[in-house]
Amino acid sequence: MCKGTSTYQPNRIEKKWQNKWEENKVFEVDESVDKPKFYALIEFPYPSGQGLHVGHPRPYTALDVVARKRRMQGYNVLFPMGWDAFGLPTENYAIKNKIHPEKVTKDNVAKFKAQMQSLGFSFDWSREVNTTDPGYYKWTQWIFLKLFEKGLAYKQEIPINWCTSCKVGLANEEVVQGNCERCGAEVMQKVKNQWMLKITEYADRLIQDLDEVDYIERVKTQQKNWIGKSEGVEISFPVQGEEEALKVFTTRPDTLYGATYMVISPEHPLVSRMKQKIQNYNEVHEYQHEAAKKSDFERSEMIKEKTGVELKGIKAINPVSKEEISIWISDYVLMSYGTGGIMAVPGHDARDWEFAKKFDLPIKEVVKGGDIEKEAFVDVDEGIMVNSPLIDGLKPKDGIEKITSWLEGEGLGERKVNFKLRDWVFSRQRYWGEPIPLVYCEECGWVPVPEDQLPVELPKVDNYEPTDDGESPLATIHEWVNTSCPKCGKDGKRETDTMPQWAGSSWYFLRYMDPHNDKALASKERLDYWLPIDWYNGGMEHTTLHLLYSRFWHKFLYDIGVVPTKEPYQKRTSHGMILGENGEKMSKSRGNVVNPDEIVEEFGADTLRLYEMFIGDFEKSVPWSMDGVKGCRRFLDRLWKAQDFVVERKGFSDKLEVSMHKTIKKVSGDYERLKYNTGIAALMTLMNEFYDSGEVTRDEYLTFLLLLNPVAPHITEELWENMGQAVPITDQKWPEWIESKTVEDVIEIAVQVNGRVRGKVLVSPNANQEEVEKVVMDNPDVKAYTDGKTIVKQIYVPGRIYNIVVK
RNA sequence: GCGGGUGUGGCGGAACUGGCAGACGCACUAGACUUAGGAUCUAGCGCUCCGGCGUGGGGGUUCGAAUCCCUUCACCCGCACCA
Repeated sequence: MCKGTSTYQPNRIEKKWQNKWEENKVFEVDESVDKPKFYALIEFPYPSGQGLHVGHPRPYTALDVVARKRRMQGYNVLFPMGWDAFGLPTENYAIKNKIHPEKVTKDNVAKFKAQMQSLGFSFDWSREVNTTDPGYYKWTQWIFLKLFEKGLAYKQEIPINWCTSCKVGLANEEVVQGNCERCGAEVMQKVKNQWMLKITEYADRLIQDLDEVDYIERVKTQQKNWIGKSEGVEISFPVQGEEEALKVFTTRPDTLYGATYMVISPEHPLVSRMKQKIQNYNEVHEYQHEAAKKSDFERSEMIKEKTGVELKGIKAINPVSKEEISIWISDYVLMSYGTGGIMAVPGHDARDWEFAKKFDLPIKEVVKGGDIEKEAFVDVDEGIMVNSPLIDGLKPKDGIEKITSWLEGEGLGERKVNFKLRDWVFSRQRYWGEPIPLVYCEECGWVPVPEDQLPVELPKVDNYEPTDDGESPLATIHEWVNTSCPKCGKDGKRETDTMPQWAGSSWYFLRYMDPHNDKALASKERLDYWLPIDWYNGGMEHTTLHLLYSRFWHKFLYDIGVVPTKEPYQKRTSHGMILGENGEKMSKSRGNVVNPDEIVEEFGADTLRLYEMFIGDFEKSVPWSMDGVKGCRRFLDRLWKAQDFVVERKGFSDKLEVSMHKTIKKVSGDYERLKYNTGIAALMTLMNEFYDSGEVTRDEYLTFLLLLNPVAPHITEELWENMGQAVPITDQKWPEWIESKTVEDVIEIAVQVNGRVRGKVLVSPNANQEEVEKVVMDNPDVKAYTDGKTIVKQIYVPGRIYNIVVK
């Protein structure tokens, strides 16, 4: 053992241990061992050109800590990493710099991987996956074909953002305030026939099965609200001179008598159907045109003034009051929700009220309880029905029930469940995505490419710019597009749209289980062994899209017998963002990005890992601080130096015994509860005690190394070796604590008089109230406040506080 | 607008189930060591008129509130083709 001569130099030891782990395949997983399994997963990154920033390692380190700890606790741990590499930025970069996206991806992945390896994560790199690898996307395409076979993929006319000047379809992100991000020209909504996936068919189950999984609460609520299940009634309003009634969905049928006009969305088919009868058709058409420029998001923003146009010349009939009411179009009603039309009840709906005020439409009170002159009265739990002959005098809740039954009886309405969730638009008119493996044949329609011909590989081309008419770049490659129908052998054309990036990330966790399998996306044995994922951590921003999409695919795979579980993830947690030092989101444009390489270079990977775990509440966003990094390095320096005062004695010393057991307990729990910051704080406190004590026993020091190892694996391995122990430390057992030894013999209790702390007393933790009272009443500090007063009440909370109420 | 979340010292944060607010770290101040210090060590560190006051603001429940209730303000994230 060399003592007192060395200083801590991370760059000398980190590479050494990383190499050892790799040579000895320390983190490679073997399914055949007889241990309980633990599958820890973090979201695989999109390998962007900028490389990692310090935000990436936060969740990676967190689950690395858990994975390393679980290995020491005897679990067979799978902790994999891969690349979500299809996507827009790579494609745009490729176009701009004339480098093939495949090459761009390869370079970016290499960069990301080198950076990750320098941080010492315990990933099983032998299971690395890449969504752009044909061996991988073969199975993405295979899943799509299964969805297609089961009727869950269909084509529909859906608007895309269309830049009139660049003549390309734009992603929402590329549209800035209605204009094209690149050229500034106006963006229009252009309708295209696109592939859709019926996620709505799974809406109910996606809500229901949340009960069976252990997700943090905010993820569950956000998913439920995104799916947005609401039960209501679809009511038919007869339109004069029209056979077909106008259907609307409402959750408030009780207010039906108060429906004084109707509003339909600008795209509603009624408009063109009744073109002849609409007297002001030009005005209406103009409005439709303006509305087509806006996205649903812009349209539902309420800050703006309500706009709309009346369809003059046509009227609807309120089915209960029989009143003739006007019909309007307005962009605050969306075609994508419900029936694309609403009955407007200005007295009891805030948006309708605003609209009615603006256009001077009648406002009728049907629920008494508010002042509808001032604002809409929307409360369902208060009030009483009025001006509604069928349900007068009822509470709104009962009114809903009664009128719904009545409407059903009359054939005017039908109970209906509506979801906010919309089907998934699955087509992209882009190059850098998985080709959709379908062929269109004049005779046979859309025909799947046979399974043995998968993958349908992306053709290697020089030009991957979109075409002028909005078709995918693949459409120009005639030798690829033109093929024969797999069914009848006649001429056929391939689908040229590609899949969205979400496709590859919807099932990647399955591939990690069996990444090299060419017979199936993963073998049944492996799927049975590893599913469900025990712990999945990712960003809150993925809660409503990626997390929902992947649950949907998983449920589908369950239905067709491919996977053994209904849900992919048993547990889901979420980390907060790391912000720049100025407290703003880290971004290239803000110039506040911190590159982990610099931190590793200057302070070492262990310091970076430690800092990221110590920086603050794991679930909240937090600004980066260079000073904080220094503090963590200081702690590791102190740990290094502490080896000099290790004494050759077995077991824990009397002085430190309670602290040791307490810390083992605290750290063991905190690593599992996302409380990395307090776990590390406990280790810092213990280190301070080591220094105060001036000596530590060998067992105390070794235990400390074990506890810190998941967070700072390199330095602890090195010190472990310095102590003459067999390496790697990863083969060691996680320390255990003895509950009875976590408590001191004598504890300090605060004594309050009338709720204010006036003194402190020392008592045994097991003392009862009478025993404590004796000590308390003898205490001079307390006496000063109780003498001459009447004691009204005394409360003792064992081990916490003693409160005396005096008068 | 809709949905979700967050507010505690100069800063990041801690506080079990309603029980001593500010653990731990940073910054800062003073001292020691030193040719030197962005190193290390020691001590101090919410505010204060020294009575008290303090967890975004106001009100309430309670012996006792950062924690529960009502109300209000501010900020952050997502909104379906960014990933």
